[in-house]
Amino acid sequence: MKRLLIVLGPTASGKTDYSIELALRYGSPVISCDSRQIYKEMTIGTAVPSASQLAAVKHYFIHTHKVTDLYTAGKYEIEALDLIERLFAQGHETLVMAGGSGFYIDAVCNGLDDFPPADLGLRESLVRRLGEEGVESLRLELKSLDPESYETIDIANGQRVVRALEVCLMTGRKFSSFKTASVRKRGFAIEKIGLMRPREELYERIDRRVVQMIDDGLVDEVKSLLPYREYAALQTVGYKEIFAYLDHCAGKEYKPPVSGQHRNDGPVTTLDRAVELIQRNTRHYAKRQMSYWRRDRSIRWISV
RNA sequence: GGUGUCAUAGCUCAGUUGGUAGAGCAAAGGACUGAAAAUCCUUGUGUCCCUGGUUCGAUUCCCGGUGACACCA
Repeated sequence: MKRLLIVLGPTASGKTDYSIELALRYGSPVISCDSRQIYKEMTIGTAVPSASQLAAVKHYFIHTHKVTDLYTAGKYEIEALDLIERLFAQGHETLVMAGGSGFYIDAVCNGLDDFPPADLGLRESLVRRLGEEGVESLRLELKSLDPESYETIDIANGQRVVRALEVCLMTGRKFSSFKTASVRKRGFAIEKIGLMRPREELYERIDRRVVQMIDDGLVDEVKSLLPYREYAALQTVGYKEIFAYLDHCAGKEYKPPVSGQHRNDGPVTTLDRAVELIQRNTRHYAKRQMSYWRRDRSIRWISV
């Protein structure tokens, strides 16, 4: 049976090097599974593989989409499965996938239920209402349209409430009615390999990598993306913090975040402060990744 | 050398008119079905610097010590 090897692990754990080694061994390309490296305009801050690494092994889903496109796990499921089928058809026995986006990996392995994709206009108006009226108002509306979802989803999470409400309003059906939580059968075997390191070591690697990104010119990269800062692609660790720093340099007044309990870090007055925040937020991200995968019993963990 | 101020959670600091204490940040744990590097939830016992005194009881008041800072010589 054909086999898909998935290399996963928290950010900065060493997935890139490991996956290239595996790919060379099996004569496979690397299918990237990373929700940010997919964007053309983002390179330094997302730690894409180096030019020589990209030259050594063919990579898919790196720098393939524009930041102005809304890319999603649903699209990835379709596009990645399509690619995987084609590559198997070409004769590959083993394919290597690598990345840190757990939700995307699950979409490929188990499949998403048949929820409709987002309607951008509707979402925009719901997000505006979320800002103006607060979650309570949207929550109550969801409660009347779909009490089951109201009971099961995280009702404190504005994004979740917006999505559930969006689906109800778009389709006239309950959000909960789409959810079957069924696992799609794939026509190939899946093996997940998780890369782990002692936490302290991982955090040191993160800290060093952030400093390296600054040396490599992260600030200029972010500057060139200023016009796109409102797009989902740019809601990303390493970019948000530099935007805040650039705002301060441009003399713009600091606006504290409005949504819910969101952390208020205050203005970013120096580059050093931006670096600190990126390091911290990357640690938080790594922690969330680990907690996401901890319950997945199908992962074989290896120390690197 | 003298005088004064300060010493409380990993950090910055509140506070207890004497009944052993709590915020922010850090940190840790968790959730997750088309924004997922996003978004959201939960978690605070620490020789209250050390010795001695007063007191039923001291982190709190008093004596002394140590350290930091400020001012005066």
